[in-house]
Amino acid sequence: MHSKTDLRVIKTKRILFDSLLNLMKHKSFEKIKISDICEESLINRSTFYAHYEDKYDLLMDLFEEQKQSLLKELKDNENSIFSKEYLMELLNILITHIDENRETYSAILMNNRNGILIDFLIDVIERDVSERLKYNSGIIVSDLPLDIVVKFYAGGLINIGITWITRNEKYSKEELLSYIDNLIPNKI
Amino acid sequence: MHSKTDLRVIKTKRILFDSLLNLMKHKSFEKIKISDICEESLINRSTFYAHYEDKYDLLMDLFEEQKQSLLKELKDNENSIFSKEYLMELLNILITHIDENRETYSAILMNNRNGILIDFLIDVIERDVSERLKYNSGIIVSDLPLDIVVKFYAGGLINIGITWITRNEKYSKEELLSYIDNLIPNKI
DNA sequence: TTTTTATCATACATTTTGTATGTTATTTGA
DNA sequence: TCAAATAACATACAAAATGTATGATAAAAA
Repeated sequence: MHSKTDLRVIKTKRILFDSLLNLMKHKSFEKIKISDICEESLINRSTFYAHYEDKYDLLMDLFEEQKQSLLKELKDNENSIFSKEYLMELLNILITHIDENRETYSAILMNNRNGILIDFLIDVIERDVSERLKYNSGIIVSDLPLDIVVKFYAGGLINIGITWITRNEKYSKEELLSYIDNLIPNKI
Repeated sequence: MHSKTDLRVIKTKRILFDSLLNLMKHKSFEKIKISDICEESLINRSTFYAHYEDKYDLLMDLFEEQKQSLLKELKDNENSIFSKEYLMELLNILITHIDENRETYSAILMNNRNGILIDFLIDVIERDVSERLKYNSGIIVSDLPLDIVVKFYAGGLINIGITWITRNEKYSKEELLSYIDNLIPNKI
């Protein structure tokens, strides 16, 4: 098996990620073939198969790496109860993360449907909520089941975030945050 | 070219839709091959190619048909300004639609990521909003650009709707609606 | 430096796709 | 109702893409 710490492996995977993203700038993920990725990356096809089953496997690995980095950043949020403050800080971190990885995210969105990213982001946010708040479906927030509330705000914020990526800089980061500040009631 | 009204064409397409949905109950869309669909539907592969370029083309056509029917139902909403009443009625229609087409939607979600449906639903809702409200990006609702507000509520409601499909009947339709009633402020 | 092993080059069988052609069956519309 | 139109079928085949196997080479680990 391949060692996760072997420099050659790390290098190969990174090149595969970059090549996939490059290709996604020009055509949809559906239309990209494994052989395209290998050609772009100059990595032997048999090496590809040594690491991944198929291109979906590769994409999931790429996403998983992004998830880990985003989750780490989300840890900086010091709020420990589900509140407006928590949500606003979460959004701040999310938007900043997107901004700093704009190259990656806009490549993903360029020729693909939004859904490919939405799943990813929802998963990250819910992981953060559940780890942080020891979230379980029994908890009630302002007379509502927490899972409903979380889904509602997560969906809303992510949808705005995604739109923000595609329509480059229509609003500044600060504008966006202030808009959302108006959308979330002070007492959730 | 194939006539849209020819009974043979209608029948063939319907069978292809049903077969695809059946297959999606058992495996992910990615893993389904055109030849699988033809085998399942007993439709000749050359006939498939006479109608669709590839399986994505077929899926889009299936979605487009669902969209049309949902859009038609959304027309019953009599609210003409973007308000809580409009959103609640929209949600009511959406939830009812999902409920009446549960077979279809749960098949789609069974072995696939949510994203595949989210795109679809966001598109429908935004089409309704824009047609109904002659929505353009200049409009301001309670000091916010309408597009931001729409994205926020659409994302939130859809995320709840999707969850509701997968977790069968955890909450009743009425419960769900009342929860959301609490989440949306009376004056948007 | 030696050993380990990831990558590469190459080859090949198999699967899946995409297209083409003539025949048959069904639908349309006069 | 019947002739004309055409959708669906059976079949065949070329091309594309995948998936796997093997030994040689290069790079990293120890």
